[in-house]
Amino acid sequence: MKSSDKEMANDTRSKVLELKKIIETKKVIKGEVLQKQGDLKIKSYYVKKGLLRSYTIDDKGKEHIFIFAPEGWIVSDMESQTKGSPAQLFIDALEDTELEVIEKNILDQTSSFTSTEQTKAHTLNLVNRISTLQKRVLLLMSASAKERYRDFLITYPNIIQRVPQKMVASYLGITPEALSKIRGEMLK
Amino acid sequence: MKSSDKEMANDTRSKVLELKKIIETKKVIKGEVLQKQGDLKIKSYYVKKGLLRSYTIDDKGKEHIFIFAPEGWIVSDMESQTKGSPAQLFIDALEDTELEVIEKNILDQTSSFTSTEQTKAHTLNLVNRISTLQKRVLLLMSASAKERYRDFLITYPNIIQRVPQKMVASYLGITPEALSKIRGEMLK
DNA sequence: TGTATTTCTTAATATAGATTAACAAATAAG
DNA sequence: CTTATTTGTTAATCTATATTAAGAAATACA
Repeated sequence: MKSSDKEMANDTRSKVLELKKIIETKKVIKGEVLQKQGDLKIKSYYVKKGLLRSYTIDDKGKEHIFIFAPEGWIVSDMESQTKGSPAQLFIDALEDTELEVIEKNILDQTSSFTSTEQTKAHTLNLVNRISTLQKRVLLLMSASAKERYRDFLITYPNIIQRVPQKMVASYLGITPEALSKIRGEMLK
Repeated sequence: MKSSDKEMANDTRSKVLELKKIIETKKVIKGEVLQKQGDLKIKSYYVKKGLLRSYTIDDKGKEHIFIFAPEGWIVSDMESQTKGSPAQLFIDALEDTELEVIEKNILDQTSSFTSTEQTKAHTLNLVNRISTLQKRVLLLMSASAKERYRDFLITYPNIIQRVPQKMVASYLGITPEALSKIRGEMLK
């Protein structure tokens, strides 16, 4: 399912990019922080090469990864950007990454749409996000950690080799210890 | 946050409705099922009055409520409708409900957009859904059942009186017994 | 290359929430 | 109105995952 999303992202890439009047290409190195919780000038990022993630830090100081964004993906704190409220998410680079900065928020972007195709491409993009999130909510509500890990392996086959296990755990909503145990059990 | 979404929904209502060439208004009684898992002809529903819900049933036969949709909300199994795949969600009426049936899927709707305002209204609608889901994912990953219940009370202040407690539990991803216990603790 | 730091594993213990069960309260139905 | 059904409560027990801790392995760093 994520693989199909990725194809979508690639399909629609050119159309999505068309509308960014001001395209700033940027290179960031591993570990570089693009956005902090509380930031006010919020941008979106299109990943050309590399890997970004967005995450929150809760009251107990624990990180929770919201998404991994490999090549072809867009990371954005959509709620904050649309409402003009402070960023809820951190965004940083898990690998050296080449990206394009999208300054305009998505609502303002609609004003520059010149074709139905553009509108459709953007809508498809949003619908894909909703689909992904819907699936994630349902999994979080109904599946065990092991089931969610199995789903993760299928959905993001290429991410597992690129990030430390503790980040996969953080994405799944479990501790690194729990994930280690699950992996141990799955080997048998 | 949900209250602001609701305002949004009301704000954009007229614009959203503008594009439905074929508007079928329908009344359903409490308990009536509008969509079953596996259905192929998938529609969306705009709630004029009453209350709908969408939910899944997992392998163990357990229900998980995905959303409550009171007045001004749209319920749709967006992924299935967009991809043309079978419905993942059940949709039924928790109260006698007056609704409008939206036949076209959202991508086809974009073709009929005649103004930037319409595009913007629809985009805002999608962004609001994403915001709501983002918040839900982060809560499911990082907050205890009690914290999620507290959030629910604030976010959906009007739903609590309209649905049985076991459905609130199902929305929160916990058992009715666990919710009962939490409520007991919160009274002190 | 060698040392420091981070990540992973394993195990013991703790805990939130699930399960089961039995009953009370509320609601629906005849 | 009366009974049947659904919903909510309480409590005992069970289980998945968290927490803590310590050592091993891998990675980054100097």
